[in-house]
Amino acid sequence: MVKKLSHNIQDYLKQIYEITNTGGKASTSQLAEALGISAASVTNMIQKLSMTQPPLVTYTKHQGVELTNAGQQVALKIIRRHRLIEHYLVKELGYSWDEVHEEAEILEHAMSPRLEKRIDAALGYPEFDPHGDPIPDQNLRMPEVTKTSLSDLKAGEAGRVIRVPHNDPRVLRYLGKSGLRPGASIKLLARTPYDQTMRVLIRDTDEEVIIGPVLGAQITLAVE
Amino acid sequence: MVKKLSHNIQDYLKQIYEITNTGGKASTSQLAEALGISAASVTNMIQKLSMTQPPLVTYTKHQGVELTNAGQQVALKIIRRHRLIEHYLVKELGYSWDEVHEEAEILEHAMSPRLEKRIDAALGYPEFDPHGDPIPDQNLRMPEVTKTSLSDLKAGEAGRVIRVPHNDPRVLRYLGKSGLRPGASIKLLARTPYDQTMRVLIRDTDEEVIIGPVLGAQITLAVE
DNA sequence: TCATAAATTTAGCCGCACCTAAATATTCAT
DNA sequence: ATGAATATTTAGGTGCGGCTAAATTTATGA
Ligand SMILES: [Mn+2]
Ligand SMILES: [Mn+2]
Ligand SMILES: [Mn+2]
Ligand SMILES: [Mn+2]
Repeated sequence: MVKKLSHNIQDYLKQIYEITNTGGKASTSQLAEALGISAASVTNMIQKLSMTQPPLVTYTKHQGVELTNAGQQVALKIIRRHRLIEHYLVKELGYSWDEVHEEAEILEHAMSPRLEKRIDAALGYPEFDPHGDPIPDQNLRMPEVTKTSLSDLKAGEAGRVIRVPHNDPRVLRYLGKSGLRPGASIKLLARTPYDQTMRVLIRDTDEEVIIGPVLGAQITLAVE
Repeated sequence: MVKKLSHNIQDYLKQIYEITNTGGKASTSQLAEALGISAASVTNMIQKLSMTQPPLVTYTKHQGVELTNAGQQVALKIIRRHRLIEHYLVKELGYSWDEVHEEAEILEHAMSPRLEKRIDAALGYPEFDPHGDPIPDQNLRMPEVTKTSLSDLKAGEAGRVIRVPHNDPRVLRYLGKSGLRPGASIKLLARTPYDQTMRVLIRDTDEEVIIGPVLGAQITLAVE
């Protein structure tokens, strides 16, 4: 259906997926920022992506881009590989959860369908990666995910952590130290009045951790 | 010492290593043939490689190329990764020995030093890959290898297989079917007078296999 | 509303790694 | 030893994916 796409194009499509997943379209500057390249380069590339056969994105000048179905299939395939790799590195090769994102960012482009299948099987067809992000299945269907975030909680309420943001290793080490990881039972102890900084208790470790509002919005959980 | 080198350059250096490993210099046309590209492209690239700082190859017009020390270090690092990957895929992910070369050809360029270390450790610091090729150690030193080939044997002589050629999956499936793999005890039953085709007995499986002279020269063994 | 600021696109450029065709150097066979 | 065959290099060109600077469009706010 779609011919072999470059490394770079795969990252563009994945990034467009991530941005449009929470909100309408992806803007030129959002993509430039996320990919670490100039806005002009992004414009150039999205014009190309909108003119492939079939088109991978829909694009109107100055209005940002969205993935077409074809583009979304590509993005989901790469995301699937990324998350399977992260899971495998943690489970089978003793990586810690803050090391795997960077590694997967490269390996995702070098993974054959055969390796994808073998790793998936070796892991027992997992539904979530080490950060709690859902892994699309063989047919690229995403498991359902919760939308409640830590920032939605009121003081005194409790929940079970579903996922944490995965990009910044320092954040992951900070969270990991106190035991705040997917599966952990937590309780929101207090929230400061002005800047909404939160004090969170992790039940299993009996540790407390301070979470700012930006980070808090990226931690999702099931309310208990 | 040497800045980050592209995939393509890594493959050039690896290929120059393979060619010069058995014989003097690598010619433009040998490289073009091995890499599946035009001779003109090869000339262009080796000129570039001879002008890096430090130079990766030594080159005189019309005389072919050799690796410098710097170039050899790069080649050995990629070969190490290639062979570790092959070993890992066979041992940990259930690959057969005819599937791994193609896979490793890609993954070798996507492997971080960290992943290299983890896989090396997980395998117990192996000295040979599934085809019997030596794996350079962390300091890029090659284990010693035998130079005797099946073609050197006289009819009636016996030996233990050390390595087989790894590039062609069909050859590997052919050899594997009869049990001719590294470690196997074999005996050269007969050699046809004109074209030197060999009939070889594999002791463990009690199977016979026919090996032509070109393939025979690429199978190395320890004489018993 | 309308001037300025911000975002986006266009224009023109670069290095990489490939290509074909033509020129030149080397090797081989008579 | 020399002309033909073969190998290699040069010349000129392509697509990819970046870049900066300039032009243009859209958004903002006084
Ligand atoms: Mn990537
Ligand atoms: Mn993740
Ligand atoms: Mn390769
Ligand atoms: Mn091998």
